[in-house]
Amino acid sequence: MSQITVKLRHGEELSYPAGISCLEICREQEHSYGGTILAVEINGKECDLRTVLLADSEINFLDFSTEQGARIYRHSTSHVLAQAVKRLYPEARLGIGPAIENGFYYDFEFAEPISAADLEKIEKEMEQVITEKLPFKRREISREEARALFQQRGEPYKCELIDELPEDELITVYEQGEFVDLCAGPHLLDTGKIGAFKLTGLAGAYWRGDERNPMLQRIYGTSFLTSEQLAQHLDLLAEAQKRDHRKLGRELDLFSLHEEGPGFPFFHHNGMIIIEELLSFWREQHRRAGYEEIRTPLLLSRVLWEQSGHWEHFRENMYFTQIDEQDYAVKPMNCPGAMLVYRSRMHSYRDLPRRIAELGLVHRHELSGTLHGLLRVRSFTQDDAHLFMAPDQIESEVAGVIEMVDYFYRVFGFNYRVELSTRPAKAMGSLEMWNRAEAILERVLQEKEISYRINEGDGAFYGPKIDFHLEDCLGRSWQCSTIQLDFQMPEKFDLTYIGADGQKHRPVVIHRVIYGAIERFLALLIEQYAGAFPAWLAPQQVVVIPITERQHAYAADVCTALSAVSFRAYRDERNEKVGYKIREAQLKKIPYMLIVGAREAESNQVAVRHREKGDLGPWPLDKFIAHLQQDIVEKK
RNA sequence: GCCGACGUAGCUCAACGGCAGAGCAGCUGAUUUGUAAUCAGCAGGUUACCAGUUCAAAUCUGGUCGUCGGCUCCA
Repeated sequence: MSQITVKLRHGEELSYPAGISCLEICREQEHSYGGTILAVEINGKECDLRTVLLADSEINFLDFSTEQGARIYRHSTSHVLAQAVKRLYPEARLGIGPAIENGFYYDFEFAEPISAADLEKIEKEMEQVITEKLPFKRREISREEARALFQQRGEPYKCELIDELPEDELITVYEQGEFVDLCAGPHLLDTGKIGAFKLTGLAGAYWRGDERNPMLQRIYGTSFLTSEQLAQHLDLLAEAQKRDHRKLGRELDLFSLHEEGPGFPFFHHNGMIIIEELLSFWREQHRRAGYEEIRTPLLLSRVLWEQSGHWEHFRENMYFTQIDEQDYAVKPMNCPGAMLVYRSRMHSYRDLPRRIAELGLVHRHELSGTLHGLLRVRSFTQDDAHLFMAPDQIESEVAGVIEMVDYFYRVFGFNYRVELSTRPAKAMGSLEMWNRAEAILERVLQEKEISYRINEGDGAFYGPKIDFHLEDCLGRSWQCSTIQLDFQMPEKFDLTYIGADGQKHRPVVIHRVIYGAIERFLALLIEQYAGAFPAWLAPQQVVVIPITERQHAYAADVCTALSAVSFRAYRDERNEKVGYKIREAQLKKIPYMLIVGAREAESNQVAVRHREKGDLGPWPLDKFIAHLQQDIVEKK
């Protein structure tokens, strides 16, 4: 038998007889892998460990610490789930069962819908499957054979998948005991390799993500090598939930939501302070960047919305009313208002670009099932702006906005992800225009060396956009900033400017938001800081805590001095022990506590305690004022 | 909108066909306190809402509304 050369990841080259399996190589090399290998990558392709090598190959063993290894491990767990479900509910039909970030799911169609209580029973059966140590057996079969197999097993969804596989696609099935699944693999050696798992949720999911298709039941789960790792993961999730903006919003008295207005948030004084600080920072930056600010009405005539195209393309999301028997709409976007402002006078090419900003409150009828705290609401304030420019100014204006977004997000310490959203099904305007606009956005992203992912068909109806996404405490992604290129509105509103040639020309518009929606941004900010806002945003920056009644007068003086320099300070004169007041201030996440007793009152000092750094000792009041001012300036 | 779950005092939760309860918060009083909870007392409820079953419903059934986790959709 001929020899082949197998190159391992770390460069080592070994000689083996052709036909050796990766599993054999792995066992031979066990000392360096310690028996934790789950699968293997052969010449860059993920494969089962049982795969045999017939020619020279480069191989890379995968364990759970690699992203691929974990994904394969969890994908195999999803097959165990499907097997357990089929044992308990033979009439259940299989959908798909991939690994996802931190876990896996499998979709089923049950004859009778199951409920969350049934998951326990399914978990028990999964444990049984794991105990049986059933080998995952890969089999390549023909399309006809595959079709016959799944038809005979009563799996219409699998048949649909087979029918849609490309002509030349190799079809493989994986078998474990009595269970067979259409699957490209790879998988673990056997079901016994799964150490610890948990089913974490049950939800509806449309077959193939299309709401016209039947809704299947999706079972979510996760798995790890050991039960300790699993427990740690679940702890982490529980920990993350403590940062949930809905919980902190109530605890810190920032906002509330009421049945009387689902999706219409109520902001309390504390929440308003944060919002006002965000807006004043925003206004400062925008003035610096050459923006003007306007405000346009909430209600505008139906005629306007017909002109803008919203009537045709956005009607299901709009609220309507009547005034003097005429139809009016509550604005779902600010753009038409800005168009009217631009059109209210003549423009020279010298005026361009004109950057018109508006903190506009918009209302949209979102589906009831999508509402989510402040992250998905029905009325929100966009920190909007419409940039009117000559065509040759597009790239520099888009670049300028990208830089602004990056600056803002860095101030708050956000990591963001960029997407380029392209032409949707319900688009306005010609294909050429769309291609041109998409190409421009793509070019700017490439020039700025920003990594992005294409989000096919997700553009606005009037143009493609660059979207910036942030993550909430549970890792769910939310679109915040967006930059949209629009050749349509200037056309619809017949916008013009006079060029150097004395002729009328058509300007181009960029719609953009930085925070996105103030409500959503605030929610993400609450979670980002876990409610412990930096001093510049904190609703209360300082609490003065007198130790006994005898220091009340001094505490009042201190408080007055702090208010005089515009700090948000209050004093806690309740008849309680110091420990009690400190504990409460800690829970309210107030940055600084100033404890004043007899010693401080005598020496005109304050004992400074920081919410994270603890007791900082006695300071002269002036030193504290300078220190907090510095925190505020640096936005720490 | 769709699938599943949930809705009890301001908050966190108990009672699961037989008188609706606890802790924290609130109020009153005592205590004058030195870096994460002083003690005692008082008050607080149409058990989301509307029907129904029952001698009796927070509890069982149906509907409505809302919330949560997803799907779809979007800032």
